[in-house]
Amino acid sequence: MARSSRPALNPDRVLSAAVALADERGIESLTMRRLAHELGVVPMALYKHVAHREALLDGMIEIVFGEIEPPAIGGDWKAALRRRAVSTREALTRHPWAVGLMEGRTEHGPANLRLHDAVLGCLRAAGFSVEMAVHAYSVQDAYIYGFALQQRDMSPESAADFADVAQRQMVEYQAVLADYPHLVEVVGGYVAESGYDYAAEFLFGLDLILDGLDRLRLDG
Amino acid sequence: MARSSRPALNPDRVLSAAVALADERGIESLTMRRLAHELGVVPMALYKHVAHREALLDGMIEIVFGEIEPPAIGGDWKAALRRRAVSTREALTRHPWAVGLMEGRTEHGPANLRLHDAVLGCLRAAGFSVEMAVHAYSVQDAYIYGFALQQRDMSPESAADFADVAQRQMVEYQAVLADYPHLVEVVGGYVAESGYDYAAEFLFGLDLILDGLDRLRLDG
DNA sequence: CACTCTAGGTGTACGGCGTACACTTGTCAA
DNA sequence: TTGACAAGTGTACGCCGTACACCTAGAGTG
Repeated sequence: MARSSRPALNPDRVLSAAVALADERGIESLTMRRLAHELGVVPMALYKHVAHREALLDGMIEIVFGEIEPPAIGGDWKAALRRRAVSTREALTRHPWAVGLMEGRTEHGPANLRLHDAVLGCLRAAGFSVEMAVHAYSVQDAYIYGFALQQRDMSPESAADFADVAQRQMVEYQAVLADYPHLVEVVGGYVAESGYDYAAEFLFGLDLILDGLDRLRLDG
Repeated sequence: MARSSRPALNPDRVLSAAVALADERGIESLTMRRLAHELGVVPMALYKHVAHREALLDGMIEIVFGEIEPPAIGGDWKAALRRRAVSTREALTRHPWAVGLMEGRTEHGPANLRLHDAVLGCLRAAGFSVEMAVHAYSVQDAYIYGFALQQRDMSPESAADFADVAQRQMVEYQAVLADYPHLVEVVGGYVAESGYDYAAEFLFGLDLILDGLDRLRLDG
């Protein structure tokens, strides 16, 4: 029954088509109907391969987790965790739709569990107490996902819309700009000139956190 | 035309009803139709007071920003920013639906702008260079919103579902648990016993970051 | 070989969503 | 008294996820 010309569907093909569609068109464009259309198939055909939309998202998230490089356990913990953080930000930059979906899943796939385990193992091997490992994990992940969240929300559309938005708000801007002098100085001045390098900005906060953790490593 | 018994609709009443509904039933339950029903009105009536659903969300976000205590400029900067961070987390705990919506808006209300301006002003008054103020802002907000994101996603539903999920996954757990020894030690051991205090956990990372910034204050 | 079983693709239909558009109706200014 | 206008209504459209019944090509079995 496979339409002879088409390569035949399976869960993996559905999943990667879904990831590709979300990457290219945004998560709000990922509907079962559009995904089916993309695969040259009728919407209901998808349900032979994924239970429902939510399960589709679970699988997509697991793909993203699979792209994150787990830290080595037992070596230079700071370098390992730094690489893992950078790797996570890169994955979330490739797949911005994943931010805000990854943390909340009730289904934890093996890639997810493997990564969590490796980070905790890395921290324990570095000499962090169990209690401190929890703290360290918490602060790192909050920062990483929070940064990715900010980047997603400020990043491309806002940059594209910038001229439009700026123009539309210019009239009221002129009126109220005096109320926000520091915003003017920092955003209107510095950022407008020097720009905003996400990768560099990310490393600033990351190193601040890792250095802070290093100092506390043997206290907990 | 106001249905004589009802207090008459206006944008503020619509907005606070929307916030209340999202708080109580979750953002996915906030549909124009349900909100209208809640207000004893037909769905289309809402459109006399808000342009569309997206504008409704803009207004709701502005309410949340209004609940965040802006830092005082010129006093003890660390204490002021600490309070602001705590105040932000509290607002996002009251309104979990706001996480992930606040950063991305293209419409910036006065409460939003005022808060941003105050934080930047506080940093500048503390002696941070413009460049360092950007870094400092970035790392703080990434952490704050990231923490709120994690809290939202782990927090109440997952806690409620915990028994269910644990039970359902127990059978495969037994099989694969050996693959994740550190997860077992930290989550199965420490966390299961000592629990997880969000407020305390938040302060750990927050103070780590603020102390780190203090050290860098005059370098940039 | 004939036969059944079944995995995978189809078509139809339902209830819910946001909202465009045309309408009624209560209020008040002139 | 009138007539304009703001606020609420009713209907309808095109999306969405997905339940359910159906078809059909090919693999497995006697």
